[in-house]
Amino acid sequence: MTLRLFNTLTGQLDELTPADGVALRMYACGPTVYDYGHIGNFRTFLQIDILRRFLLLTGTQVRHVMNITDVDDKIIRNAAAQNMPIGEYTARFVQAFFEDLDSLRVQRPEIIARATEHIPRMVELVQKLAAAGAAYQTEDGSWYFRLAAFPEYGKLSKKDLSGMEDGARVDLDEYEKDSARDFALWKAAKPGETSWDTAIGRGRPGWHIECSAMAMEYLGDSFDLHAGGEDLMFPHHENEIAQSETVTHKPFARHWMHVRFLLVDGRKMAKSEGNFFTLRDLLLKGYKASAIRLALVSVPYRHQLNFTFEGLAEATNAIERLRTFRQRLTQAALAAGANPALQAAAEKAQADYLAALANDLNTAEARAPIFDLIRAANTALDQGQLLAGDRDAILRVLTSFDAVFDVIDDHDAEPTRMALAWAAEAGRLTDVAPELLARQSLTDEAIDALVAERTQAKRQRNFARADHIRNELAEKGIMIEDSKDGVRWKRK
RNA sequence: GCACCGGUGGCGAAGUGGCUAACGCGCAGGUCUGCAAAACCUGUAUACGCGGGUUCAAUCCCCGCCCGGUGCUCCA
Repeated sequence: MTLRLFNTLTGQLDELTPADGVALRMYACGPTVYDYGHIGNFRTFLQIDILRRFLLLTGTQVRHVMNITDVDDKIIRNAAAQNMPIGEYTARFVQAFFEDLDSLRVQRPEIIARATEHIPRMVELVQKLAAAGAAYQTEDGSWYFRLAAFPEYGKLSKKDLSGMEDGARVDLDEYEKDSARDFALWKAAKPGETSWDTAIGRGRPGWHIECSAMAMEYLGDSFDLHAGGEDLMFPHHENEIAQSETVTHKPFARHWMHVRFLLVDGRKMAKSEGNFFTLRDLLLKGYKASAIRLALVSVPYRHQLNFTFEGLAEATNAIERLRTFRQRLTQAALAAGANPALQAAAEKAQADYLAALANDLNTAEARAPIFDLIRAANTALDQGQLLAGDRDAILRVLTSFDAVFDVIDDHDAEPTRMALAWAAEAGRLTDVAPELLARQSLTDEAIDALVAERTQAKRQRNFARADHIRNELAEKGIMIEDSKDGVRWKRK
C-alpha cells in the first residue's frame, strides 16, 4: 500500500516511497531543549510517529533522523543565568523529552543527532558555502548566507521575496549584513558565551545550518522526506534548502511534510495566554497518557487541532470502549468455526482503515471502520454468533490498529507514576489533582482484597457491607464493574 | 496590509457534484443487575456560515462577503 502524502513543495498529494527502494530516509526537526516539551510540540512528534508507524506496518523500512538542538540563544542565556555549562543545563531537558516521548508511546527514530556533536560538519558546510561565494563574514566574525546566491529561495513556502524591500525591518544589531534577509550561518562568540574554536573562527552554529549538516551527514545530499511543524516552513526549512542545495546542486528533500499547529480553546497556545500545557501538566491533572496521545493524533495532521479538556475526556472514553471491547472479546467462551459475515466485516475494516491512513494519514477517517467493526462484533457476541475464528480475525484488526495508534494496550500506569515522581522532586506536588492522588493511594493488592471482601459479602447477601466497600472505593476513583464474567475494577 | 487554512447535528470530526452526509463523545430508551454502576444494543438531533454564479443537479466547483485561526519575527 502506497502512502499519498501532501507535499508542501509541490502543493499536492505525492506518493511517498523510498528513492533507493530500500528504506525511506526521513529527517524530522526535533526539540530545542531549553524547557519541558508542551503539548504542541508533542502533537508534531506524534503525527510523525503515526507516519513512521504506518510505513513500518505497510512494509516500508525507515531511516529516521531527528536532531536535538542543544545550543541556541535561549539555552545559552538560561544556562548562564543558572551559572552552569550548557551541557548540564540541557541534560535534564533532554532526559525529560525522551521520558515524555516514552509516555506518549512515540517510537525512537533510528538516529538522534545532537547539534553540539556535529560542529565540524557544520563548519565544513560554511566553508563550502564561502567557497561558492554564498557566504560572507562580517566584521564581528559572524558568517551569513547571501540570499542573492540562491534564486530559488521561497520555493517551499511559496514566498516571492524579490519585491520585498530591504530595510523594512532591519535589526539594528545586524546592520553589517549585505541584505536584511541574509541569515546567520555562524555566530561569532560574544564574551563569556559558549563557543567552539574552528577554522571559520570562534563561535557557534546558526540554527539552520545544524539541520542541513546533520541531515546530510546521515541521509546523504538528497533524501526522501523532511518533516516538522508548520512554523518551521519559513524561514527554517527554506534556509535549509538554500544552504544545502547551494552546496550540493541536488534537491535536498524530495518531500516536505508540515504538521499544523495546535490551538488551546481556540487560540494559539502561549504562556502569556495562560493556556500553555506541558505533557507533565496534563498527567498531573490526572489525564491518561493514552488519552493525550489519541486526542493529539485523532485530528489529521494537516488541520489545526483545537485542544480542549472536553476533547481529552472524549478520547478517554473512546479508549475505554476499545479496551473494554478487546477484553470482552478475549474472555468470551466461543464455539469453533467462523461466521462469514464477521470475516467479511473484519476484512473490510482492515482495508478501510489502511486506505484511510494511506490517504494523507487521515487518522479521523481511519478510526471509523474500527468502531464499526466493534459494534458488529458486540452484536454478534450478544447473539452468540461470534465464533472462535472470528475472534482471531478481529483481534488481528485491533492489533493492526494499535500498531499505529497504540492506545489499546494499557501502558498508562508508568507515565503517571513517572509524572508523580517528577512532581515530588520538582516541588510541584501542589499541582497534582487530588483525585489523582486518591486514585493512587491504594495499591492494586489492597484494591483486590477489598473487591474480594465485597464479593464475599454479596454472596452472603450482606449488601450493606458490599455497598459500603463499593462507595469507599468509588471515593478514591476506583470503579467496580460487575459482569457475567466476574468482577472487574479500574482506576477512573 | 499581504498570504494561506478552516466554518458540517449539543460538542469533536470525516466525507462526497446526484445514493440512508461516516465515526467518536454526549443525551434518551432497552437488556443485564440485590440496587446501582459498568458493559452492550437501539435510538437521537429540521447539521453542511451568508449571498450570488456554473450545472440537469452543489455541502462539495467559481466569485464576493462575514466569522475564526495561522504565517509574514524566536516558536512544534
